[in-house]
Amino acid sequence: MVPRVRFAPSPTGFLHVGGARTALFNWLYARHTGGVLVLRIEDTDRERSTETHTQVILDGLGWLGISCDEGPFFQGAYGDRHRDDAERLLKEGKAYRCFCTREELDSQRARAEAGGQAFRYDGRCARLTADEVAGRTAAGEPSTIRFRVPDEELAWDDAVHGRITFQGRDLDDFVILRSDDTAIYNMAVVSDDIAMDITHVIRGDDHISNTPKQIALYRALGRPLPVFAHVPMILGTDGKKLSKRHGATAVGDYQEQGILPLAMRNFLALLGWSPGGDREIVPEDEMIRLFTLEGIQKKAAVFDPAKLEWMNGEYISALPAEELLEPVRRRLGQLGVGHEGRDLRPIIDAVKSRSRTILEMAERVAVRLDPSRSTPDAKGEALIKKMGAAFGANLRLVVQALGALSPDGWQAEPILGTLKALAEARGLKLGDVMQPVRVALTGSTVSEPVNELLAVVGRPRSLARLEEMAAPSHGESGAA
RNA sequence: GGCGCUAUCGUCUAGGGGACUAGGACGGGGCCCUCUCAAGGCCCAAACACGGGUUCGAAUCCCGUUAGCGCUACCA
Repeated sequence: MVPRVRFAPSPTGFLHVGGARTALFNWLYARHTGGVLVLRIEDTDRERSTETHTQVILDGLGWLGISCDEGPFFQGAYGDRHRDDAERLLKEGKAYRCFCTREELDSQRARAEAGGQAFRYDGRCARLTADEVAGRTAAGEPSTIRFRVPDEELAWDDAVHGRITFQGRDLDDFVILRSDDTAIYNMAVVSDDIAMDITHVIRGDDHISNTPKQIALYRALGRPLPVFAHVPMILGTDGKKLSKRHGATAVGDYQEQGILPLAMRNFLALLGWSPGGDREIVPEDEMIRLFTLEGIQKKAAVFDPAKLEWMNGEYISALPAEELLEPVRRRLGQLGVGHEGRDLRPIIDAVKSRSRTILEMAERVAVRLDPSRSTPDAKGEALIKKMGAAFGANLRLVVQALGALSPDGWQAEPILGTLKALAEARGLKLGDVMQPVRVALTGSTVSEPVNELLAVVGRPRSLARLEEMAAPSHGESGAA
């Protein structure tokens, strides 16, 4: 039998990194085993579910390269089956009608809590006679259906945690069908997982305490249990549950920040799962080959943006410029930087190994497209100030020397030869020639080798910018 | 409060009774390379929560303690 797994998000918010990772683990498991991944949108909370959120979730999964084999199915479409299952349990005496109102329950709960006691449903409606139930129903009194939790051991061998055991007596009889005839989460999930032949339930470990209830429902419905695998939560840097306070938590945020989907997926996979050994950058086929539920960590993991950025940088460096073209173009568009008729690839090659995000890379590309848009940063200003008159003077020497190069000769190698010869002839340290050029062209004291920078920027723009920056206002008179 | 889950460097982790002087990666620090940075190379600081067992031997198995987290709804 092929494994059938599912990812079942509620469209009540954006695709959270925790949800994305749960989806990823399901996907990896399906691909590893040759199984099927079903996508089920749990939209039964009409109040909070929106179509926009559904679309965002679908987009996020697509962006990460997580492909589903079946669905999306919408849980809201299966209300009749949920109700039928609940009523079947009622008919078989495994559940009962409860006429307690929400108000009564709430006040009982409040009273219990005020007294420092745990609230337990007292099961009063479980003791109603058939006549009483018929009478109150006929009188139009609203009621829910409550599941009679059996007093027995509710245990399973969790694929990541091992044996987990609950006792039925510790659980309240819980509502499975609301007074408006819609199913409560645990009922809907079990009904759907059964109907969809789900064999492995891989989900967040905040569902561990729902599992005994669901197991009881499976038993009552006479169906075999799936394998449960509860994956740990993802925490913020402060060790608290990841939330808005931690900044970016939705996968869309990372897309915005210039993170590549492959890097995001690699990073997420290694958060709570390890292929064993010392592997960090794991290509897709390897990831699929090595993935096992047993390799999943039991402990919650802290989401470390610094490591994500490092990994993203690794992916950027390894990718050919060709594949970086699209994201960079998109970002340049956002920045309002035109690049018609320019070949971006050599520029991307020049900056990619020094960039950790697409955003960083696009900004550097923009400056190389048009150096006049650069402004000296703090270190750049410091260099200008420190060199004083020599800054402009050396730039003028450079302009003079490089001006002798023909447009055809404007290549990295001849440029380097020219600059070295200049330094030697004038008795200057190479750095005193190179650094002013670097600052003039990029505003920064950090870049690819200066000769490559000049080659990438091109002859006319380079010479124009160097002359501009050689003007007295940038040199001897100090910063403006 | 009850029930449950978890516990190795700051962070992600390797580790399944002896190969542990506890390994790798991110981040931090230093050196080399060098026109700067990145990369690369070399090096440094940094952890088995605590207490009891079991065993010839425990990071690893058991029990407690502590701490963190989750659930305890006519939410999902």
